[in-house]
Amino acid sequence: MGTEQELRRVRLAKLQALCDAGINPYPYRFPRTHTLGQVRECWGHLEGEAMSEGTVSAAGRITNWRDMGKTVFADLRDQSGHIQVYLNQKTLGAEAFGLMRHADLGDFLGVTGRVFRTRTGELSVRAEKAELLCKALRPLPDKHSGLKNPELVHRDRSSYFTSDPEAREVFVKRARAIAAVREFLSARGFLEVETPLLQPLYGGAAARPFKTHVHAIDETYYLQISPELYLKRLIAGGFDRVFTVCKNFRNEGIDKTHNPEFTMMECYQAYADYTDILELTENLYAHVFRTVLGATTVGVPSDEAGGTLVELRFEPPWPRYRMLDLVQQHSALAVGDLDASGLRSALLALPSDHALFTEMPRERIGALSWGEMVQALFEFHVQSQLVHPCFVLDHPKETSPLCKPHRSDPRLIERFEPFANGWEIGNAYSELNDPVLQRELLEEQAARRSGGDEEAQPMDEDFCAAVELGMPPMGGLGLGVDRLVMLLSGQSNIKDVILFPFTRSGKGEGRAE
RNA sequence: GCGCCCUUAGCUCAGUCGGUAGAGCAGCUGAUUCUUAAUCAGCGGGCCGCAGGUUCGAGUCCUGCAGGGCGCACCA
Repeated sequence: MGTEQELRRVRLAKLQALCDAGINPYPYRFPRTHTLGQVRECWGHLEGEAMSEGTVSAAGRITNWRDMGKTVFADLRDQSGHIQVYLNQKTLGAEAFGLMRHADLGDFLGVTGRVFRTRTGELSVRAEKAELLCKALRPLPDKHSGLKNPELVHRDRSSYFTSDPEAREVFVKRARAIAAVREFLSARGFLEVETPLLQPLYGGAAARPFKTHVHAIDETYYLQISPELYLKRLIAGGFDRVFTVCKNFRNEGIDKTHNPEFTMMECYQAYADYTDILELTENLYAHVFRTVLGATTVGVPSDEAGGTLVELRFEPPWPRYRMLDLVQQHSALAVGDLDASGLRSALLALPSDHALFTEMPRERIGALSWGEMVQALFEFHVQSQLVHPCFVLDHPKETSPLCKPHRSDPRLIERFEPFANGWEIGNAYSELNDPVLQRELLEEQAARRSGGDEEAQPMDEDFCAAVELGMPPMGGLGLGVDRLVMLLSGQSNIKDVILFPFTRSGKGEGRAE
């Protein structure tokens, strides 16, 4: 009595006993009149000996059971809350009361009765009828400590969520946040669309894809790494404002801010540039925060501050910083005034044990362009410092093949990334619509790819054809939804904002050799 | 991919110097008509992650493997 199997056997025996007594332990429905939260709302004002006039029918999972002999106090829980049920041999009748002996923690119970307060003041339903709604065979996690084993927390989500209402609350916020995103964009005339997740080519980002095989046509396909190239086809096709909330799949590292499949919001607005999109971004964030939290300020555990809570303000406008200025400030290198060889010698003049060289190996610097060095310096010196919400503008042109050149600096493109808590939370461009330059840049990518760069994008002729058809000038934005929810709910691990985060299968394939 | 740490009952965790396995919760039996992590009496429950090794003797020491956590790297 105590092994998993034995616990199961005991419950199966109770199940059989119920069946023998002519009870269906899995009835079809229970006409409840109130959720448990509503019971509390409607009758919370009761005082003393007062009792509700009519009866309520309420149901939930049994989370606690205090057996006093001829009286049992059981706690029921549903999504809206919890309430105590008073089960008494006299009120319920000896037969029905006797059947309750076959109930266990974790079973679902429906009761009908009047609402009252016990002598100790606990709001309770005094059951005149009680009906088992589902007999459970597995025990719930420990009623005090819950499920703590981090392996099971992310694998056995059913058990975990039963034991941690706060964890469930994160996903209520997530759902509200995504609804708020849709509401904000729809109100501004954006049409919600879907892109194929199975694609013959992949693009729109620099990432290794997941590969799959379509048997019907015997061809290799890829899971989407970004919806960008499909959304732009729609703009070329005459849709002026589109957005999608979709999954992206990237076959790369897994850590506290990276899950192999993650949720993205991407939108494109014709006749706009990145300055318009910048305002859209901060207003969208503010709208979501106001809708879900009722405030634009939130406390978030910060890695940079050793895990302590840092108060972040998402109220627009967020500060705008030019990337060159930030790098110059934090690295004390006048990157904007140096050309590639000047910057290269400045870097090589640093002491050879400088931490920078663990990020950017000394011997590779000779092969890097000016823009690649600037980007690397940004990631090394600046990124983690960007704790408060802000925008980083005007990246080197090497950082994207899908963005318009900067109108006043040929070394740069019209790109910005919003940052918060040291995380990149989005990416936006004045989108490239010059078909000649677009083809040139994608051919460059394809060449790097055949040169062994696994993250460079393959040539996509269909996409180039769409660009050649003509696209209006437009601004585009991608926002990481998971990171948005992390900020909104104060979570520091992406696995805690994804209902079913990626875990190893345990099959161990590919590890034999 | 590299480094460090973890894996003991269904759940949460102890386990000293290497000496043959413990608690609380849950479960079972009984008592109990107002409890709140109810209480009281009693009873069961273990491949100590897996496989080797050292030893008279391994939960404990060593090696390998698996799973997990953290950090680093990767992720423009």
